[in-house]
Amino acid sequence: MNAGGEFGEGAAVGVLTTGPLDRILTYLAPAGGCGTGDFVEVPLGPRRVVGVVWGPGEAGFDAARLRPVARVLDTPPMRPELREFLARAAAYTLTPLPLMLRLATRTPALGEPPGSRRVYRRGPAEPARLTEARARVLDALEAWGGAAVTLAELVRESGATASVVKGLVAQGALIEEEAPRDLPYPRLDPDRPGHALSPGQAAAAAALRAAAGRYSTTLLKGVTGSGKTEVYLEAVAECLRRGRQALVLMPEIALTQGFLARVEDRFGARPAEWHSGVTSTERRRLWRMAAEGQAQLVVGARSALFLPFRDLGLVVVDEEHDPSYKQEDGVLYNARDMAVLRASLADAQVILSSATPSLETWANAAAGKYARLDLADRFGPAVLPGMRAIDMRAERLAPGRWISPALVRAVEARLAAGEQSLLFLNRRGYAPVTLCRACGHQIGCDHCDARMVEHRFLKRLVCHQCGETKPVPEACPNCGAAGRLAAVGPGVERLAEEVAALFPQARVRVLSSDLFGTARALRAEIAAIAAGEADIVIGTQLVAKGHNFPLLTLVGVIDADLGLQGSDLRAAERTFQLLRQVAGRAGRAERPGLALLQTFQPDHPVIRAILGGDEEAFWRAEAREREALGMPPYGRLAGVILSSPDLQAVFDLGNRLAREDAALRRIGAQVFGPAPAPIARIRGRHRVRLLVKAPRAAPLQTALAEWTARLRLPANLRLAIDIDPQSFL
DNA sequence: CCTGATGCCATA
DNA sequence: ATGGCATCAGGG
Repeated sequence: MNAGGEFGEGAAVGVLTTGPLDRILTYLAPAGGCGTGDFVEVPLGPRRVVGVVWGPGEAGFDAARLRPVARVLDTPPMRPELREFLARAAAYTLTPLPLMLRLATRTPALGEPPGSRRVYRRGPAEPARLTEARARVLDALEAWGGAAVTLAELVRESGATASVVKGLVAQGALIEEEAPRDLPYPRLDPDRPGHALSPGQAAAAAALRAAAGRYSTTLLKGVTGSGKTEVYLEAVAECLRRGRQALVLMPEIALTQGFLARVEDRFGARPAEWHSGVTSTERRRLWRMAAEGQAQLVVGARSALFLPFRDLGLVVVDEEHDPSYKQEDGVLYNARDMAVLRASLADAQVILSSATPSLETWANAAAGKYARLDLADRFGPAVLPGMRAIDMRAERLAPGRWISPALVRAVEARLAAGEQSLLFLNRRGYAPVTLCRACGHQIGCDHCDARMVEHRFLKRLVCHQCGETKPVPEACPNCGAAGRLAAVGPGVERLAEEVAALFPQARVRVLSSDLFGTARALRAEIAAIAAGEADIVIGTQLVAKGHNFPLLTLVGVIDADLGLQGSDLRAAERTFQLLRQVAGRAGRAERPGLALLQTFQPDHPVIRAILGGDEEAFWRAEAREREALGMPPYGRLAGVILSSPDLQAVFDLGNRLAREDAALRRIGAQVFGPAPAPIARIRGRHRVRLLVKAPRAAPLQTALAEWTARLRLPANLRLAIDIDPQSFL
């Protein structure tokens, strides 16, 4: 497949490996030669590693020590655009290039010749009796446009059982045969009629179509239910018409299911799906098809950014503000920013979609760097809910009670009307703190520094940072006093207890990520709620994601102040986004909704901005604040995380780094810390973080590299650099 | 990230 | 002398 290339047998070639060495290594081209971009296998010490030919070899290297490339893999070469992307992303995030290459080669059996598997296609005979199930199978087959299909796909697409398929084979209506793996995906048809678009949607879709075909970034902003998905699907359609490939990034796998169905509805077939949950066979297939240009549309998690697209024409980042786009361990990168980088190198269009954009994106749009489209009118009859604060300073609450009388009355009214209420509290478990009333000790995790959260449902204490659990002790582990441990503060489980006491006749459902083992169980629960099988829903963060509950008309936010306090740079922004989205849950269908926010600070600018409905005022105020502090996006931040089992050693090194800051002062940057990192201990390793704040135009990466390079790390002390850190607590 | 080489010590 | 283990450099 890749016979030849610019390097003949025996020529010195430079290979970037996925091994640990942060250098381009020189090898001899194998028999038959090789070319830049070829995937190869090379010997490294006693092992063999995968690599990519990056260019000519290093001329001065001792020729006697050169070893030949073991083999050229049977896969399309890596395109210059992806090589450039990896190099630029590595330089930006200060990640060793081999680690970056690993993200782009996380595919099983990359170099193996494709195996074969059993597939089905249409046979000459007609089925004896065309039952409904049989018809569905033949229809599903039709959708592939004559291509052969596996049994699993046929069953999934048709909804019929395997025995129906076998029956059709027996009759000669289907032919069963062995075929190579890595079959193409069913073709998507961009010219199928789409949904009727509202005038606002149609105008936005037209603007996106007009920008297609070259690099540009557009913020697509619209409240929940305004139909952003329909609009960007029109941009996908335009991309497909031009024969290019599209990528839609989603922050969570759970959200892709609904999206897959909408794509099928719009384009007549499902897109390719890429995330940690897909099988290795499917990953291999998708990787190949992306490289060959056969995967027209890929829906995936952030790692899909590293797929070897043949001609990427569009990247959509759905819910662009979502914090899960930031990879927080291993290679530290922000998928939203990397999407913009890759698209600019591929000359592709970018759409950042959100109801509540990040301040970075908002500011880029305000500065004219990004285009901005606002979807103002909601699709359908629903309107945004009314919003009011409940001033908790004026409410009378018994100890251990969290639902104010005003909120109780509102829920009662919904119960009487047969409508649903949602009580939102972003705290999982029963109680966030277990406190000894004898000595004041708070039970913490033995491995991390986090306090352990009581989960009465599991009858255990759980660490939300590392997942460690232990039984709730009888006596205080600190002073030994028995029976004096008290659960302090509310979690959703405790709230459920209070709801059961207040509204004994109501049907209550709790929606919390740890109560559902599988995504399927969670989907089933969401469907049950949407179908009206609950009167009161109690939920965490989960409910802020885009689900539609038509009977829901009241949202009560138990603690709107959560996240407002503390020193987190993005606390205000996060709270704003979350409350906006939760409030968007109410009244999506024909009934108008009401959102009530319980707060002790009704005059806080964030609460006022949410209640006032003037979003732009919120962003302008937040932007002014950040600008005055020189904080992102008006200045730059980087974290340096040091970790070691030895707490003293890690602080000592941190202090030394902080003192020897000449390289940073030269660019006008400041160092803060060392301080315990947001997660102060992971798997027995203590972590401290230094924060570096630099002016916007300063060469931050160069200075950081210089600052940390000459440091030689003691054994088992590790250093990681986090450009644009996201978490501060 | 692995591995093999090196060196220091404890032991026979 | 010899084996065990910890530290370190090299890998093309």
